[in-house]
Amino acid sequence: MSKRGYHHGNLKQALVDAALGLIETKGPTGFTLSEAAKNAGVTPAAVYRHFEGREDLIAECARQGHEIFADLMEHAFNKGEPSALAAFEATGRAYLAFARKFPGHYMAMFESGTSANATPELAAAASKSRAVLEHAAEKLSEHIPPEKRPPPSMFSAHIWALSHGVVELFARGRPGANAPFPPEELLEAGIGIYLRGLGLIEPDT
Amino acid sequence: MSKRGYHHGNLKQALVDAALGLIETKGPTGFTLSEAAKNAGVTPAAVYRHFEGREDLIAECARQGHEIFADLMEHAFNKGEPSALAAFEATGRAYLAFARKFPGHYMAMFESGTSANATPELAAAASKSRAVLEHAAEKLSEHIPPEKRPPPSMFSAHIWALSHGVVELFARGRPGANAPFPPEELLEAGIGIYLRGLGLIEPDT
DNA sequence: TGGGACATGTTATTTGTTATTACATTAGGG
DNA sequence: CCCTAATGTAATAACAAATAACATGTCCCA
Repeated sequence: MSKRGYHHGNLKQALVDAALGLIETKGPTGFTLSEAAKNAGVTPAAVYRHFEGREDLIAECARQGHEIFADLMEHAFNKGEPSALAAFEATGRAYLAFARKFPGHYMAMFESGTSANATPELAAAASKSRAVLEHAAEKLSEHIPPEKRPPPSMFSAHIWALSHGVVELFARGRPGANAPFPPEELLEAGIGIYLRGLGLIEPDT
Repeated sequence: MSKRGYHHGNLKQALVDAALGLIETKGPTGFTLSEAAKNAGVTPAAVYRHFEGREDLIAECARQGHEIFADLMEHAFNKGEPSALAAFEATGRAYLAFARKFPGHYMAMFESGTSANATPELAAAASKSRAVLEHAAEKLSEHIPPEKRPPPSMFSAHIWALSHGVVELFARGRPGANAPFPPEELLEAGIGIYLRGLGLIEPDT
């Protein structure tokens, strides 16, 4: 298996890894199939033995990202222990940690311009990772008085949107000036204020 | 000026408009300089008389977007009348309205993959539009008890992040499933909860 | 053991895009 | 009225995506 001859051994994953590296440094736009192939040590045409084409390769990167993402958040949520609130906040921190630790995956997932329905596998992985956050929100929702409780899916959508916005706008060199605050601090404060608005945190903390 | 002969008359803006149309339908990734030139009725090489290249054309689209964006938000803010709170919420709605009404501009501004520092003109326009939102947040901040008042720049960063996240994740066909709520409703509710967390809205509304 | 069948990688080719260079045309002011 | 600068075209090179035809390694099974 180690003769390193004509056959690569595990080219598919090697191509995904090469693609992730390129996406991380040059963005999903700058990424080219040919360069990924070269970095993996094969000719561009070999890629088509494992992927439909460029889009399909990016979709596989995104899919793997969603798998890791869901696992990380599930672990952070820790079945709702020690408390629904603590578990929820840990989940929020895990979101940002994922974006920091796996930038290539994150970009492939949310900045690639490819729709989440590119492949059925990707769609499945995406909805799985979404379910984790929604579950955390649902658990925490039970602590809100029913008459002022938003639907859990809206709750989780708010947190997701805020987290994603922080990543996109302030955890990179994107807009006008750079981050006035560390993204972690920004997100944690934002979630804190939001949860206070729902009556889940006492007003004097 | 209407001879429609060899000279186009106002090719630069025609190219920008063509580019915006393409970005809107095919995304900033799918946009090609050649197609924009064809849609404007000239050969690809003519583009280089007005722009450095593809990136520069996108940057000009983004710059014009920031100008419109800043004007819209400034107008919505309406100098803080009739109240700081109402003006702020109007500004938030204007954000989403802009994203809806000028999708090509919005994508060029925030999804093009090109840094906001691509050109000095773009950087200037971007910081101008940021200043509008920050000003609105600053005005509203004065109504928060000083001891629990976050820095206005953090305040505005939260709103911006939430708005941007809603646009990216729920105002398009991006993630797993599509929007469970109308984006406008989602954003308005989110901002409402957030402002309640800051004590700017009474808890019983 | 050895011969296919299949998986995997390469070479060559087609098409489309970006970018550059040299050339052509028009408009407008001394 | 013609000279010059601005503006558009033609031709071309370099690179990427995708596809087809070809080559080679792997492995099953009689």
